[in-house]
Amino acid sequence: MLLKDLAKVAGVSLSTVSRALHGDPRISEPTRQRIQAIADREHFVLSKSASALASRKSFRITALFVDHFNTWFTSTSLEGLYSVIETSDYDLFPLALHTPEELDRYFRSLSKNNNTDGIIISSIHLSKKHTEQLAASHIPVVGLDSYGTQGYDAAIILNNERSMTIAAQTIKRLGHTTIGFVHYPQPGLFRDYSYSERIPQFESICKAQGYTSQSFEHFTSEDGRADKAGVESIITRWESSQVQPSVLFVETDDFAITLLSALREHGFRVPEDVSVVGFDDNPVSQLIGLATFRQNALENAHYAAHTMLDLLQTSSAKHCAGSYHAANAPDDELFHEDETAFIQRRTLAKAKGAAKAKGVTKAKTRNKH
Amino acid sequence: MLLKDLAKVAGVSLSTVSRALHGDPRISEPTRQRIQAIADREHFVLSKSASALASRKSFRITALFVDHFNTWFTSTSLEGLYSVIETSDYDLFPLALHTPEELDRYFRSLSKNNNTDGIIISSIHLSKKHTEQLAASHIPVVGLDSYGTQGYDAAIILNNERSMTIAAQTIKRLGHTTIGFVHYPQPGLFRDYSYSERIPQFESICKAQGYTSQSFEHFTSEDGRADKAGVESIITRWESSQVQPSVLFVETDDFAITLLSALREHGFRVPEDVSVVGFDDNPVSQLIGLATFRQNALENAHYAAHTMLDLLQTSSAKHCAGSYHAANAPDDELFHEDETAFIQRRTLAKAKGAAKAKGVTKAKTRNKH
DNA sequence: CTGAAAGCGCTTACAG
DNA sequence: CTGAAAGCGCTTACAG
Repeated sequence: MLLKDLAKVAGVSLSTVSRALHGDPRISEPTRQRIQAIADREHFVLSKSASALASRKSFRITALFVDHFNTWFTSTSLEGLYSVIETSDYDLFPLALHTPEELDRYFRSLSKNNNTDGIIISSIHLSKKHTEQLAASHIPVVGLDSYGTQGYDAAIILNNERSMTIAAQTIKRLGHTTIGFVHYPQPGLFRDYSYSERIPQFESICKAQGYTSQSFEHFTSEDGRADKAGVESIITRWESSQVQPSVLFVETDDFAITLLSALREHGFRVPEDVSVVGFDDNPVSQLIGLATFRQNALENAHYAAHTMLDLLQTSSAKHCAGSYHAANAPDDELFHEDETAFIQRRTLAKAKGAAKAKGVTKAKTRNKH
Repeated sequence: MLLKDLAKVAGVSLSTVSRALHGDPRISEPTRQRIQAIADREHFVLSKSASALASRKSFRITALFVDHFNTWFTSTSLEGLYSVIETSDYDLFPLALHTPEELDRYFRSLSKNNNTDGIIISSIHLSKKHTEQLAASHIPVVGLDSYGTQGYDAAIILNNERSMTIAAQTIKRLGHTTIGFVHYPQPGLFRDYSYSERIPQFESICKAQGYTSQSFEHFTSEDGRADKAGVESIITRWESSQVQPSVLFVETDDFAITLLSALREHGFRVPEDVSVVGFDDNPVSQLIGLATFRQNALENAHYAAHTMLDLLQTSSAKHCAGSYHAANAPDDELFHEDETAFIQRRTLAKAKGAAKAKGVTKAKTRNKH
């Protein structure tokens, strides 16, 4: 059943059916209802390809990730984006890019590419070049967990600085004098993702609070693996470390949970032997008592999707975007800051001897079983 | 940049460029390479809408779920499907339907609907009507975690009967005389999803092993919620239960994990006061020591996606499907059975007094803190 | 308020 | 091996 068949049944022209189905106000209400009733009865569905081609839109919103879909953040974001976008005329099209080269190629092809009406980009750092390519494409771009506002028409940005300030203060108050930073090995060979901003920020805030370089140690998994083998290599390094930090600050809960579990398997008591702090407050963290920072991933995704739909409405006519571009309105209301909340749980405790000596003691005890 | 512009630059016709880009063997290799080089240099991308409309395909594969994307099974399946489909010419479109009415409407519109080339359906039970509608649509349909083979051109089916046999045997061997079945409240008001098959199977196998109806109790969350409030209502019922089963068999790990955590918060010791067994072996289960059954969700999704791409290749020409339809080849190699593995972990232990009295004792002790 | 017609950017018989 | 032309199923100025 095609539009023309519907037109025949309804005894009107093809144009009228198309207009009625789209709620064009030029079609009288009785006519509209009559046509809609026939369409419903026949279970008629417009061809997306044909509609898209004729209207010079794609009716697709791309959700760009540089991660796997079965991680907490990505699956939660996808769920949030989908639940909003499914209510619109657009389809959500998830896209995963695995290497910086793939990302470059994607951005380079954008301006010639009529295959997406909007892009929601998650968690990556856009280069100067990417920013230019996005601007040239005139495609609305919304950032989710973005690293800065540059290149976005709208963005949800975590207030990492505030979080890191709270983290540094809390850790100091608990008497920790040595701190380990555990980097989450982002899959896909990306280096400048949004998480990576947190650790340098945290370090500089700690320094402002009187910690010295000797108090810090960075831990990255040997082979860039985010799984059990990855945390094993980190534990090995931590054990043989000079500093042997009494608290480990991990970039994401996913990785902190794996690390926590492995530490316990190795016979370390958490937090007696070492404290662990994560970031995200994913549901598992709550179950296992991981101290962490809560980000509102689901609501942030809702916000991103709604903002995208708004931009698409604004720029509707002929994708004559540019007018609402980030460069023109840098501190627009479209840039939303998510203030994460610190969640103190049992994996974070006072440093040993903190009560009496205030510092110096290192957590070196250890119970192998 | 459009196909015609490329043709101008290359000094050939539009047809030749189109053929070259698709690797049509009629185009000479040197010509093909020359055209491809120009296309690469210009970062040319075909319009999917136009290609789709002209070729009467949609280049979309729909992944149909009746769940949220941020659950273990769905996000893992999506990851598995995507990683295979991204290597093809097709795009993966996730689709979530929330009510049986939405599902009906979707199936009804299928035959008139040229908006998808293939459908991968996850975890739901197809009615007779759905089966007919799918057959009439001539769209290849692959089942993932399917409830039966009916209506599918290919399917991955969990060997639930085998799993339930192992579960029943294990529970009996451990001396449990009372068993609770905890139903996972599937979101979206669906009643016949694949999980729901397991509990009746389990019950009938238990009966075959000598358990009576008085040994069983079914638990469903009061409000159909799968969250903490849901498990709270189940714990309340379990506490006031006549049977008060000494082992709770939960349909999915997601729900078992939430239940386990809540039981412990209430001061119940697991497994001393009550054993808990889940299903799925999701990564969290391993971390927290939940006894469960392992299903290979990621590999099953890979298999489903590959099978779909094969079907699409076979039926390529003009969607003249039907030749490979389930009805015609019921025990085809396209029906793949995943044998789940039982994973014994610490949440499942011997029933109290099982060693001496062999049964009868009920787990009624309880430590409130 | 409605219709006839051009056109969206490709693919693919058909002809050579 | 290559090209001219029809056509995929819609949308949307344009005309009335």
